[in-house]
Amino acid sequence: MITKPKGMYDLLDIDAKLYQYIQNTITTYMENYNYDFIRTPIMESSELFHRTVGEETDLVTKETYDFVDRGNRNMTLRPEGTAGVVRSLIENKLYGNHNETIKYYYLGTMYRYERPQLGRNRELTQFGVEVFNSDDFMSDVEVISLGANVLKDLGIENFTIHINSLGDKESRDNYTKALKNYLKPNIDKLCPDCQARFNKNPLRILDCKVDKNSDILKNVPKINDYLNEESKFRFNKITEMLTMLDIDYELDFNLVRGLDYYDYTVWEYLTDEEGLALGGGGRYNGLVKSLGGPDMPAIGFGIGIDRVILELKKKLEGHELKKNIDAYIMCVNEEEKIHALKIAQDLRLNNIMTEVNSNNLSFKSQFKVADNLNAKFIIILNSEDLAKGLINVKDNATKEEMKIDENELTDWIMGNI
RNA sequence: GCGGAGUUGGUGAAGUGGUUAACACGGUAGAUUGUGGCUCUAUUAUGCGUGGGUUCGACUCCCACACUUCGCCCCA
Repeated sequence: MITKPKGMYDLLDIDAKLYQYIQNTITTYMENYNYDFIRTPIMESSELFHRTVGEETDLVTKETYDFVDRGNRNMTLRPEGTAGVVRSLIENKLYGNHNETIKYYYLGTMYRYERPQLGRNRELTQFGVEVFNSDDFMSDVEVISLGANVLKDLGIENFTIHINSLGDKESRDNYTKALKNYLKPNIDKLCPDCQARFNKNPLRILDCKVDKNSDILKNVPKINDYLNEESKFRFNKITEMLTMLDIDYELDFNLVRGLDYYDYTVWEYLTDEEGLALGGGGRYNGLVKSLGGPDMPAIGFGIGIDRVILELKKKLEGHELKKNIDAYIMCVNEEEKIHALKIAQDLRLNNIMTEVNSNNLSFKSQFKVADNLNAKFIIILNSEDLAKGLINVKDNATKEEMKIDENELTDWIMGNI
């Protein structure tokens, strides 16, 4: 038997239903917020991710699906959504010649070569938005609240927004310097991972689970104290506006996020019980320019749909998702089958959810199938009635049976569902 | 990439080195209900993740691999 590759999965049953529900909700939301849908390729030149996500981040150094194609090109399956959208923005000159804020959203699969766990697969689906050409706190607030509102609207209540500001490059550099100076004398008291981070990505030491409660990390300098006036003003304005919009959040000065391109505002949507991240985002004002585009500010987030599905499934535990069709057509002999096909097509073309016995089931089994599908009406064809141009319809709730003229059946059902 | 746990039918699962892999749900066929939903009867894995090995004999012991799951790293 051929089995699925590690970390891949089939989207089935309830998961598939929830996925479609999420997709529909998102589509509606994005229209209301006036975002355009964009789909970028699942694979890009490897170089794109090296230049955006960061040369040193693990996501790029050891967690991508890389391969050389038949033309000897280095390709990478996208590990995240932002890089492709930014590349497309530049390549297609989507910034054009207007001053408006440019707003896109995407929904698609990403690929990361890592060890699978619950809520973490090698193929994952992300929904994300990217907003370009606005450096105002207005867009920060819009994007942060948009993500929270979508999650809430989908039915997820138990999450908290963790938010922080990394400030501009200058503030961030100053802070990194101060942090390293503070940690240097005590570095050997931290865990081995942190010692490695010290040179590679010192900000991530703040995130460490092992040393979280050590005195060293408790008294670590706070990035907030190193923000310059402009960065500080922006951050305060954003939190103020979130409060005004009734969006709850938690200041988290240890939140730094992994990708290199973030500056200023960064945030995550964390579930309350396990602290599993549903999504996260940040501002990345330098990225467009560094990829050869105009000097254009940008901000965005990504939300892991698979994790959203996981959360929604917890709520559904115990509940069965039942089918609810409008009509089930029972038939046994050839003549009845012919009528069944005709009636089924007619009903379906009139938006009536219809199923028809297509499996030579016994009379009894057909009733069972109709029950399992929760059919509102059961259309029981029999040759005798058909000869008189009549259709036998049973209301499955009242068990009442009636004979309807063949030509009026569709109208009758439409009037009674 | 590192470490731990697991893998029995459509589903939940029990089980032992030795003919027929328990039980329950579900499925199918039939009986009885005026055309089903209750009840009853029969039937439903030549198969115990895959491939090797040990053995007279393995689902049960050993090895490898695959997949799942938990933790680390990292991240959504």
